[in-house]
Amino acid sequence: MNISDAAQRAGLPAKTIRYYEDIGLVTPNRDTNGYRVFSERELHKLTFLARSRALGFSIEDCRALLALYEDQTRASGDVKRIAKEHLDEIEVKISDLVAMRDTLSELVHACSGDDRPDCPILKGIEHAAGPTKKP
Amino acid sequence: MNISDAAQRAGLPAKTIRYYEDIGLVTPNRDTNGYRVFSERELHKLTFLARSRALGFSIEDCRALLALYEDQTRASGDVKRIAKEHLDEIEVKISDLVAMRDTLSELVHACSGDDRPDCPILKGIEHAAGPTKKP
DNA sequence: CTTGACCTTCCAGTCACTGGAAGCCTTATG
DNA sequence: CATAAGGCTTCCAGTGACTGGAAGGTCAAG
Repeated sequence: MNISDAAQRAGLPAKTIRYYEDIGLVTPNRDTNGYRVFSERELHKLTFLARSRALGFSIEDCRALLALYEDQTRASGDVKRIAKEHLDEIEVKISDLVAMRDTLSELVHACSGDDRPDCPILKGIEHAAGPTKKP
Repeated sequence: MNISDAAQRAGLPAKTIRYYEDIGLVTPNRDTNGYRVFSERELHKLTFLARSRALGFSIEDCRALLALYEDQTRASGDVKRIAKEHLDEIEVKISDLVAMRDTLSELVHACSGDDRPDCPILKGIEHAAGPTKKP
């Protein structure tokens, strides 16, 4: 299987697959003409990567998860720890974003949005509480 | 006022302020020794930037908002349009993250997290629905 | 006069790709 | 058999918004 078929089946751009090879996440064989050849096993890995990335795992997390995925003697506790840490990060991101949304939503609703210069949004930003953490 | 005082008062790292000068968001004067000197006006701009960044606006949005902030003849509609677009993006991010969290949370709870290799998280990633959008 | 805390510039690295150029390889058509 | 279209290759550069660090100038205190 050539790269574009693998890309299609895994749901990843071909560029991304080449990048994943560069950083050692997959190791497709090469045809005599130099083309990458993807086995079912490599395709499985790509699919696994696409899905774990879609769940927001970092590349390094994906690397660790992939190693565990391939290790039949793994401890599920190792997987769970990675997933739990990521879950906690997601929770933090969600609450940061919800706080942003709530503030911004209030400001947007307070603004008439017409031709006049008076603007509760700008005033709100000017007088908002100082930044407490980075988004 | 020197950069570290400005940084303290605006709630931004000095490095970030230098970066903001590089990209033309602020234009502090210079003392005879080459040190940056921040006026109250520049400090206000920095504070405005810190707060709009904390609300998740991109640098380019901040640039536009800052221009409107300084333009006494602005139309509040221009501000509102930028804010509304950003608000919509935040909503999308929140629902993406909530979807991730829900999936991941289920998987984490289903995993015993012990020494055995059997792992619902890895199985879940393997069999999850394909990625629909990028986080 | 030296120490230490400032300040300056510039370069490189982060993360996870993405775009584009230049150039082979393969397949279909005239 | 020549050519054109499309797929494949590598390599280089850029994204956003900083952040770290090196090398060196400046300043106030002791």
